[in-house]
Amino acid sequence: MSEAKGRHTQSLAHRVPDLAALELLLAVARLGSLGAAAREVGITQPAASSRIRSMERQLGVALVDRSPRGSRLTDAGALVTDWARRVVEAAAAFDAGARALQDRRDSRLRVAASMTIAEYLLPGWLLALHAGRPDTAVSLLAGNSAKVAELLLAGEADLGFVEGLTVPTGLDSTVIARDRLIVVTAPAHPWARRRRPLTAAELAATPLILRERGSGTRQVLDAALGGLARPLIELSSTTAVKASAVSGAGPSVLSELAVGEELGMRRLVSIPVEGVSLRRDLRAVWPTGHRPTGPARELLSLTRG
Amino acid sequence: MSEAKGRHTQSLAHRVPDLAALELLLAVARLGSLGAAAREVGITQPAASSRIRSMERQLGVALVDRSPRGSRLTDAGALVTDWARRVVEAAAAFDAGARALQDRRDSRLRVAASMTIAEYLLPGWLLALHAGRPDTAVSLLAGNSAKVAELLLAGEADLGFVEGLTVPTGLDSTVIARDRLIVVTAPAHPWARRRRPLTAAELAATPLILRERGSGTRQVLDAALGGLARPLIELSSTTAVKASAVSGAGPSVLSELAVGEELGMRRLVSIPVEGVSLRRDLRAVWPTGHRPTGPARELLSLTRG
DNA sequence: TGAGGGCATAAGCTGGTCTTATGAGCGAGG
DNA sequence: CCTCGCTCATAAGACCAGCTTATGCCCTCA
Repeated sequence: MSEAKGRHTQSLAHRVPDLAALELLLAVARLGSLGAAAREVGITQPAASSRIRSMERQLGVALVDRSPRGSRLTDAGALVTDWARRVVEAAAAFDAGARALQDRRDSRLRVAASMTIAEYLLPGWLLALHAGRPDTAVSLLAGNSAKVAELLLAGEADLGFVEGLTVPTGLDSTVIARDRLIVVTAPAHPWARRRRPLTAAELAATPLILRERGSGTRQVLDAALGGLARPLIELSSTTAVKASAVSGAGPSVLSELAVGEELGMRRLVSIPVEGVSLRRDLRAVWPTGHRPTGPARELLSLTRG
Repeated sequence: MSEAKGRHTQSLAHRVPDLAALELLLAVARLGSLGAAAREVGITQPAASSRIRSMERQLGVALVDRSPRGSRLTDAGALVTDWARRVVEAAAAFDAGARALQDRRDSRLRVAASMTIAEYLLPGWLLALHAGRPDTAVSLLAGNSAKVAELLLAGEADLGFVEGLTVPTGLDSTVIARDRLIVVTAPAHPWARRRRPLTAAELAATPLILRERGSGTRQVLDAALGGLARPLIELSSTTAVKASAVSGAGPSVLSELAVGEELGMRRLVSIPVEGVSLRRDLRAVWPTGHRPTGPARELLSLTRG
């Protein structure tokens, strides 16, 4: 089924300028001059000139108006630049996350986080931290709640993040955000056309695409439904569950963190439910008594609205 | 001030694998084999092997466990893959938008949209449309409400999208979403520490970073405040306004569409306001009587929740 | 035990992108 | 009025990353 994507369509990488080109474009937009932008990104002016030109050729659109006293974006260029900014921001988040995965050695701040938080929230926090304290090296260990607790109690992590119903013993915590599980289906599913909210009973009676028992998400759902959730398929990663739901295999229940983009792009739609509370707390945790200090405190303060 | 970013830090492009590598990684994750992934992205197995290996070297983390019967992601690899997926999705949105900018000629569907909608929503819709109808060529023209109306009435566009208080005469419309303007400041601003919502009077009395008069956003704000909004600075693009607000120049009022990511990364914080309605409708529009048909109807149906 | 899938290594080619060197347009100031 | 300083464009050559083809080894399954 995912075969069906036309093979004549060349891969994205061939149609989208590379990151260096996009960064250059952002620099041109900000500085108003090819030469200045070139300087900022550390290349020569002719290289910048040629890169922008080839980007324009690739996209088939004029991006900048050149003049003897500078360059300004065209209307299309402004639009392209805004789209480019998103790509660069996603890349920056990737970079922040990747750096945290590797440093592990001399890091000043060692963070342990649940998968969901590591996946969706932590890169943003790391970027913010980096903006404020550029020299704070952070290392990241991801695992379930038990693993996070273990690392903290063994002194191998300074600050943890978990999402679940209970706080592991031996840890103090503070709620940093609330997450909500939502029922989602592919847009073609009959539920997407319902007028009325789903009832708890209907939800409990319907086989769902779910994470395995023991995952934070499943725990919350089981508790909310009184242990009754019926699996249609059980998968071991949020990503696999999403992919399955998007492909129309059936309804699923997922964290709103996980499906934000899919909802925006209408690959999934959210189905209102009544009579069930699918909220859960996201918490920062640390060993009882050892309040976070230094970089840990810094990071913690970034996570609170 | 943006000078301060250490120059020793090489550009993102040097630290983040390129799109082709990220797509390859996603394919490996999905297919469970380097060779199969190589085939899917149209390169040979040794090339894939080498690319993944150099990505691991670059990131300093093992991403896949190779075995004689396939390759599976490591824990770190799974995390990296999820972050990579976001970059690729942003690139796909970029691509969808860029294609619409260029096609202009033989397009089956010609869309005219306000800047805000073209910037934040349309790429997602185009991706969804492309998923359902891969062969629909779309062209995009961006402009303000008046321009959109003009294009529609001249028969140069089939479907329009505007955000504003009024529907241009001669057009029928349907509300596809509601947008909300929110007051934002840099996290360091005193307002970010307030306990109580801002009052309308306080907002009206404070000089704000704003778009120029005549922009959709400014219109709504002026109307909500009774024409009283005081500009601290007036800028001509949403992006410039955001950048200025992020840098701490002062409070601003922006569409929640525009600041979603900044809020998530805590570069900006949202300040609650009471006593003002800053909602506005986003509408699809078309010439009176000419209900959208064909691809236009298709696209329209994607935009409604 | 041989076939087939998996991955790694080596050698050579190719193409894109950088650099340096240069030229030409426009504006501000002596 | 001319020259300096900024802008961008072009040309020629060097360089390097990544590809392909050609192998080889390992493991599993029939």
